[in-house]
Amino acid sequence: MTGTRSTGRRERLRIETTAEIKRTALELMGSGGPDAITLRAIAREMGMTANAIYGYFATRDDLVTALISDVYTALADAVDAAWAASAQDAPAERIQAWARAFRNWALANPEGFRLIYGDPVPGYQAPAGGAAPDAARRVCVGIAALADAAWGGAEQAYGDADFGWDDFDPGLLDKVRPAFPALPPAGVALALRIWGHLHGLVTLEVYGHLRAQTLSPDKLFHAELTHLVRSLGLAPGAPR
Amino acid sequence: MTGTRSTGRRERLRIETTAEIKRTALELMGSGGPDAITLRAIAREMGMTANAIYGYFATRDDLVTALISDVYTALADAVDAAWAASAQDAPAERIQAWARAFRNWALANPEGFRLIYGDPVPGYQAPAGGAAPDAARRVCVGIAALADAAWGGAEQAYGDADFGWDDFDPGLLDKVRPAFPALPPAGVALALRIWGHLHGLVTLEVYGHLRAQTLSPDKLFHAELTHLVRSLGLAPGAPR
DNA sequence: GCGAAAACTATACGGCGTGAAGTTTCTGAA
DNA sequence: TTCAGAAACTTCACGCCGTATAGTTTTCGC
Repeated sequence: MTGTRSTGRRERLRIETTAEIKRTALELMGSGGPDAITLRAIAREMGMTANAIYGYFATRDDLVTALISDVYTALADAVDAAWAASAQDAPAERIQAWARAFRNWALANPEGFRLIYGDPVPGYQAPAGGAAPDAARRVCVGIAALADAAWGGAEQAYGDADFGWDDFDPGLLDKVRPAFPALPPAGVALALRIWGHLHGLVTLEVYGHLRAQTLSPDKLFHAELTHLVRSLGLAPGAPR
Repeated sequence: MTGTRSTGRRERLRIETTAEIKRTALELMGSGGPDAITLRAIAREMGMTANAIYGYFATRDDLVTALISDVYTALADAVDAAWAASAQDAPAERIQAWARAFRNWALANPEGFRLIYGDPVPGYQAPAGGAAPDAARRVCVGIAALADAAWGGAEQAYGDADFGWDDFDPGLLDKVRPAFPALPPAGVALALRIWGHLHGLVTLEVYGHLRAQTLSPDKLFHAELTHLVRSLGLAPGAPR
């Protein structure tokens, strides 16, 4: 009768307000870009004083950090879901599904994409640890899954460079090696190379640099994706 | 005795001051990131009032636009020079030289790179025309030269996608088609694909996303570059 | 019912871009 | 040589921002 018992009313309100602050910040970002995330604007929107937000986030950067974590997690969820939803025995289609999910998410959430991968907000400096690096790592592990799925056919084209385990961040390897024991260092390198490859096309498109040159970035991306899959020794799956 | 006659003393001072403002802005950016570009800081550094800058740039965005033009032109100069300095009859080495110049410039001028390709400064929105798009186009034309040089061997791997001239911006084609008459639409697409490909790796590295995962982004880049050259049907040249 | 803690407001400071108005300095012609 | 006018620059002002400090209200646990 008195609502949830496990968490007090106060705590519940606190959680709700925290969520509302973040939601409002994301709305502002969506309509006015990353610079629209100002404590005062958020407070105005919520009918409170700017300083009240300090009860929830110690500083504006902390809020931005929380937003990045949330947004990055959403991206990781999206690509992981696309990967999980694709047929396990069709590596080419899985990779294409992953890449399309990455690009589609970026195009659907351009402000979020800039928040994650660009200069998010004036003067913001990412903290060392936290949830955002975790999400980044999740994305990397996701790409490692791509590399692992394709390694059989890709080894010939990508296995010649002499990578060693000490070329990579231990924190990444802690996640990758147990998950993909058969993947050698060059395979991890392949994962990062794929990431960079796709990232570049998507970044240019999201930031508008590509749109100034071509009218069909979509075609460009899919051509390059098909090429990548072939390059990995796989037969490209059906488009779309 | 009275100095240059073609331009008055006043005009000369004006040009010098304009240059000093831009130089100071670039210094501030170099030491404090793109957000350090504030009219007040520049003025402080130069011993004037912030409003005095309004005599030279109508608004802060105009100053940023001018900086982007300058920096973008410097990048275009750097890659063009590397291209011109490499042997004309060794397309693989030319491409590698171009790509290395691109990456090296980005790593040497990370702040400039973010200024060009990132969210440069809070709220800044690029104007439609001007020198910056020209420099961007110059870079694109430079990559088109790569594609043109490699098209003979690359056509097999990159020529299947059905691109037409109407997939591209007319302004780009105005520059590219006269310079490379033999290059078909798919070749122009290849240029943009190469651009995106390299851009991604460099962007991740400059923004620190890659460094969180690998300790040798250099190795990664060169492995990918070698792969790219091979993929273009060329034999990679000597490293470094 | 009450004391403490949590949530929130009020006020203030320095920094930002920028507009309006005033002041100094230079220039070119009478 | 003088002097109007333009150019360069300063001063003052406004409203924005993040945020520190202090004070006020609301709510919870006993």
